[in-house]
Amino acid sequence: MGTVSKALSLLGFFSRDRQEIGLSEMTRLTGLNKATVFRLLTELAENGFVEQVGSGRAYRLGPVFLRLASLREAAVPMREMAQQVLDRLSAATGETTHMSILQGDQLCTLAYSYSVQHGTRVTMDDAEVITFHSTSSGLAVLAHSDTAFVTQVLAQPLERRTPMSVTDPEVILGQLEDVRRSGIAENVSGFEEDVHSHAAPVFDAQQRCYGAVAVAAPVARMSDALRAVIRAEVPRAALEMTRLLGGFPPASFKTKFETMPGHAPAA
Amino acid sequence: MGTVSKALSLLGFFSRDRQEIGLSEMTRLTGLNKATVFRLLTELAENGFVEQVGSGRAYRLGPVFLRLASLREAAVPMREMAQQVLDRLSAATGETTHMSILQGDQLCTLAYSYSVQHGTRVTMDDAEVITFHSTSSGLAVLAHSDTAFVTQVLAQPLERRTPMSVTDPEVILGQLEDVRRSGIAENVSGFEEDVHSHAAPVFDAQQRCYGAVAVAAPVARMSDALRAVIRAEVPRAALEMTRLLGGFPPASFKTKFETMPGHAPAA
DNA sequence: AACCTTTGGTTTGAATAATGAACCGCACAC
DNA sequence: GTGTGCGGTTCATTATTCAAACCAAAGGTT
Repeated sequence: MGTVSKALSLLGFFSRDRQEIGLSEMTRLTGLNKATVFRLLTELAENGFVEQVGSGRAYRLGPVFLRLASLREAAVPMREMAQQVLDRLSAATGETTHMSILQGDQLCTLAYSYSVQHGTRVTMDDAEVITFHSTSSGLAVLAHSDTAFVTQVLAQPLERRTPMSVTDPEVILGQLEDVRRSGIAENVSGFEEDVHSHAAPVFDAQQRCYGAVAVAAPVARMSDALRAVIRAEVPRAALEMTRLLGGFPPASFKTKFETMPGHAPAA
Repeated sequence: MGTVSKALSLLGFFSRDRQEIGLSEMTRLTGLNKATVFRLLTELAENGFVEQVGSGRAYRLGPVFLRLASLREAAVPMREMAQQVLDRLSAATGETTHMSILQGDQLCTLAYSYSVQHGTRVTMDDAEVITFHSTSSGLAVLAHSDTAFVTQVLAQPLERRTPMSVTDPEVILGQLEDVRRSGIAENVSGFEEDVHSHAAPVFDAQQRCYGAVAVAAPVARMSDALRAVIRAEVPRAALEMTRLLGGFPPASFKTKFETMPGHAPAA
């Protein structure tokens, strides 16, 4: 791994729960040398990628990201497009919808949309990193990724987020088969309690799966009728997203689902 | 300059007008070796900081910035706070308002707000880099920066954006004196034609000036009455911004303006 | 007050990575 | 077919990283 990758990996440790990180903590997290981490952080700070919080010594993300995110969105209005699709999907299903995309070997939330139809809803965090093994989005992506990536993900320790989380790699591999067969991933309370979610994959121009569109409903509200609506709408939205972002599904996926009327998969 | 700084400086060349940059172009822009630039870009790409556009070989900013900008905004809701202040300032003045902040040695637009009061208005670009010498915001920041930075900025070639642009360093130094005396920077048609702008400085917790709040009106609409309103409101908004973002003005600035009723400066 | 631990930051030669000039294959223009 | 510019690659030289110390300061405990 090169110097730049090391420096950039530092940034990956910031999260919603870890907005400020000290030098020592960072050395522990990265496993790099303290002197190196210090130099990297100093260099990042010189360029505005991190900054030291007022009084103390801890580092946090710098202001350049506001500018660079603006420019990224100007070049590729991914988030804006995702928002439109999700808003429609939320309206159609009456539930919370979200889209997640692969960033390196992490899956994070790109955008989400709430429905005003019900008083209760599943709530989302912006830019949250979600697990592969215990979310419908994660399973949807894994099911359409190459086996090398799948084995790499499943080889790592799989967090038991809730009592309902499935953490046995063998069982998960079986689930992926189902996902490929139906075109839809489903998960109940694996990531957050009382959340029943469905997801469908989104592909890029090289026909690689790099994200998923999902609908998340409270378990209590999941009925046969709602489930039917979601299973009809999620693949439609995912395909629309794929098209909007300039990608298209691989032949294997396309022939199975896309040629059907309304793109609805067999239940 | 270290490896990381070189890599990060590459990102600085992307802009609204330059969303995609090829390898050769990048080597020319940076002055670095082509092999080095290639390696840096490859490493940036591995981490999602740049990506290669579908068919060709040109690079553009990657998707990680959406995530990191979200996290930055979660840690320091600068943009959100700025938006609130600007919305009020636009309502009070009936004109377009914006805030710009220093990023390294560049001044870029952080946020802006339009007023619905008039059919015509000055329009803004998101994340635009603006010049120091031909904008009121730039002059406001320079006027409250240390002389080393001012001489560095004025030593570089000063672009003549419009026929009205002032590009003589001596004249600009004189303008800065006026800005310090009045607490407000003013510029007519220096950056864009037919735009009359006023700006006031924003300070951080170390009492360093790192940005400015500005009101930009069409030249044709600038009356004595409007000018009086703007010169009353801009410093007020700038001070509010300073406070909101956890900073405070240096003693020299504070004693001159802040102790006055309504924080309005002497005309 | 004395002691211990942890923090951010700095210094050292041996190991490891980055650098720069030349080079390759390719497309396109003439 | 020859010249030019492109993205990408090679390899000896050169700069950076590593590990293991160290320092000063802050906070906690006794």
